[in-house]
Amino acid sequence: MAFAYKYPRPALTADCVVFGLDDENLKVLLIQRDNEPFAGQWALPGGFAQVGEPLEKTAMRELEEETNLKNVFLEQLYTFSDPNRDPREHVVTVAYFALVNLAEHKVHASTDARRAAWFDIDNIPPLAFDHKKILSVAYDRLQGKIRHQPIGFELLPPRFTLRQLQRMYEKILNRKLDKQNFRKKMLKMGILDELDEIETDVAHRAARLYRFNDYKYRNRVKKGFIFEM
Amino acid sequence: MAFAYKYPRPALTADCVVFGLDDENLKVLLIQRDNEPFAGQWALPGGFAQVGEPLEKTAMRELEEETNLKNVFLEQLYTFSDPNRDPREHVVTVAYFALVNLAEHKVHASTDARRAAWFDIDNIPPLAFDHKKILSVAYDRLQGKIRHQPIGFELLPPRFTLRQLQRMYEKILNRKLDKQNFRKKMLKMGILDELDEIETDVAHRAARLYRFNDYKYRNRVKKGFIFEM
DNA sequence: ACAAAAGTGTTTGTTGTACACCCATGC
DNA sequence: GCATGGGTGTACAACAAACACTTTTGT
Repeated sequence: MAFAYKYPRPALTADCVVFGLDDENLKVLLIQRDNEPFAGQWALPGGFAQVGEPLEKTAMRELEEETNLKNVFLEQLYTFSDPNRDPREHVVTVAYFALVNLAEHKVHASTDARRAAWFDIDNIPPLAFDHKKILSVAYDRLQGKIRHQPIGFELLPPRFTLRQLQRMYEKILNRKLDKQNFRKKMLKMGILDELDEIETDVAHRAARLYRFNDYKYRNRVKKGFIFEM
Repeated sequence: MAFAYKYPRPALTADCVVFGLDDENLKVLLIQRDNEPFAGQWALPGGFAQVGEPLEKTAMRELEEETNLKNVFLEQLYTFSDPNRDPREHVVTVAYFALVNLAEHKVHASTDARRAAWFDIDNIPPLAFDHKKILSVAYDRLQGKIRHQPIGFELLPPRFTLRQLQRMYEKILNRKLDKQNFRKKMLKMGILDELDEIETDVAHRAARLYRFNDYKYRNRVKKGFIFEM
C-alpha cells in the first residue's frame, strides 16, 4: 500500500467498445476475463488508468495489450460512475468506442494470448460488470452519430464501392436504403474521390472504387455543410 | 493521510457548464475561486467526487453548494483527462452541462456567499484550468444538440410564446429564422400543447402560450419521428 | 393613428421517395 | 443466356425558403 491520499478516491478505468463490420454483420470485440471478479466471463477490453496518462491513451494501450489492435479510430463515449457497477469498490469508467475495418484486423484479435473474439451485435453473450449497458449506449451512439458525421468510413477499407458503403449504413441503421437515392445523395455531398479503379474478383460487373476525402469534407463543413445520411 | 491504495490514482472531479437565457443573450454561470490554484479567478462550478456518489450527484451537489441552483436539467458533456490540466496533480474531470430558465434563477445565483455571476457567452473572462476549453466544447454541444433534441425548452419558462421559442433558437444558433417557416415547422411536429392563455403585460398584441409536451414527443419518437430544427 | 408584433397565405425551387429500366460481367 | 449487381432516368409528393400581407392590441 504505497499511495496515500487525504480523501478517498474512486478508482478509474477506461473501457473500449470496438465495432467491426464484415460481409455479414456488425460485430463487437470482446475479451474473456482472466481474473476475478467475473473470471471467465466475456467483457469489454479495458483497464485501470495510470497517473499522468490521458484516458484515450489508457484505452488504446489496454486495447493493444488485450487484443493487439492499434491505430484505430477511437472516440470518447460516456463516463459511467454508478458506485455499484463494480462489486469490489467504486470504480468510475470512461468508455470509448472504436471503429475498425474488420477484414484487416480479424486475425490479430483472435491469435493473442488472451481470448478475444468478435460477436454479432445481436448475439452478445452475458457480459461482466455493466458492460451490457455500456455496449447499448455505444450502439445507440453509433446509430445516431453515423447519420451526422462521416465516421462510417472507418469501418470500411480505404477504397470501397458505393454498394459496400450502402451496406454499411443498412447494417448499422438496420433498414433498407434505395440504391439510386443513396448514390445521388452520397455523391452530391462531394466528399468522395472517384478512383480510376474497379473492384476485382467479383462474380458480376465490377464496381468503381471510391475513397473518402477528409480534406474535402472539412472544407465543406467550413462553408456550413452538414453531413446527413 | 488516511486513504492508501496499492497503485496511484488520478483525482476525480465534476464540473458544470450552466447555460441560461434571458431577454438579451445566452449566458453562462461562473464562480470566483476562493482557493489556490487560480484563487480569485473565474471558473466553472464543480468539485471533487466522493466515493460512493455517482458523478451526476457530485455535479448537482457542487452546483447547489456553490450557486444555490438545484433541480436543473443536467447532462454529461465530456471527460477531460489531460494530466496537465491541473497544476497540482493529475485530475480527471467529468464535465456536465446544464440548462436553466434564467428568469427564474437569476436571484439565487448572485446572492450566495460565494461570488457567482452570469456572463454573456461572447464576453467570458479568463477562466481557471482548462475551463475555457470545456466551455467551448459545451457550447458546441449545445448548438448541435439543440437542433436534434427538444432540450431548448429547458431554457424557457414552462409556458412560452412561439416568438420566445424562436428567439431562443436564434440566440443559440446565432442566425435569423423566418417567422412563418419556424412556426409551421414547429407546430407540425405535434409536440407542443396550445394553451388557452395569452401572454400579459406586453405593449402589443398578446401572443398565445404553448407548452412542451414530453409525452407527445416520446410517442412520436417511438413511431420513428426525429426532432430536427 | 401608430408602433409592434401576432398570425396567415402563397409561390418557387429543392429534396426525398419510389420505381423502372438498361448495361456489364462471370459462370 | 442467366443471375447478379452496376449504373441511370424520371415523376410525384413533400418540404424549405422567401416574401407579403392582414389583424390585434397598448400607448
